[in-house]
Amino acid sequence: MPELPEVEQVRLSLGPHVDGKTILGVRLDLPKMVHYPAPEVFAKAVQGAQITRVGRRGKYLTLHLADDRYLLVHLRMTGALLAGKKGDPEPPYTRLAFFLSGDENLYFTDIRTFGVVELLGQDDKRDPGYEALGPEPLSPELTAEYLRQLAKGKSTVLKAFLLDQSHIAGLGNIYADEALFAAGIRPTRRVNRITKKEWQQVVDGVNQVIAQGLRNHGTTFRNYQDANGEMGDNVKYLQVYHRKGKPCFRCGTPLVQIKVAGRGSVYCPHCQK
DNA sequence: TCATTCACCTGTCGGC
DNA sequence: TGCCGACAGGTGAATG
Ligand SMILES: [Zn+2]
Repeated sequence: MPELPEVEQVRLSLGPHVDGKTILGVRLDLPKMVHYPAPEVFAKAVQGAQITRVGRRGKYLTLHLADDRYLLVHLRMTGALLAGKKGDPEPPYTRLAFFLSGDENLYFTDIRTFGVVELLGQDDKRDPGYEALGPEPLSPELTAEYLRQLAKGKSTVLKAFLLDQSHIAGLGNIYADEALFAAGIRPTRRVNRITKKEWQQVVDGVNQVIAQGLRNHGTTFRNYQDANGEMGDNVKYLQVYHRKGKPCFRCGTPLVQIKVAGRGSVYCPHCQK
């Protein structure tokens, strides 16, 4: 259930295991996770390809190949990319296995099986979600003015607006709630009634919580792990997520949980306006 | 066209 | 203890 900081940590931890390695072959235990091309075609097409580097955009990982093609990977809710020594038992819930040159393999594990992989060419605009991604947190493109313009004429609630990956790339349920707490704004506020000053608070809140998540190698609640099977430490620093009924760290008021945009959302009724 | 809800899966937890 | 619904770091399709 990785969001930007978790996916970035996977990218960082995966690189040393796969950079320069050749894909000798694959085993597709759950072919439906291969969205493009058809699984049989995919299996043949990646054989012999050399991985040059691992990239990330929003919650997507890109494994670039020497011939300018790339594997586009989305971990969705419970996906993980794990490196494992040849000869060691494969990790549980392995759905796709990539057999590499060298002494390790790469396993795409996924309890809920929502994860996706595609093999794309450099100019393949085939994944609409990937193509539509908005600016990254912590980038100069993410400004109060950008968000204010984008929200003009929209009637959505702020949290749904933040979760839309075409607005900002990489926010998910945890960091959206945390960013809203940092910004002092309720998840239910209509975006067309957010002031210029508040949009700046949103930008600052998003950047702050994402930077903290990155520093702590992500948030592990239940399943998330990086390519080495390491957990993230950020859970200790969460202010509101999963703290329904507990006292606000800032004011002591019990935190409230409601459903917004179909997701559990926790906020402080005193600190967030 | 836009906003909201549902469906995709598997596992876990709380209430009865 | 056992069952059963609600829920879980996400996202596109279906629906209104
Ligand atoms: Zn408070």
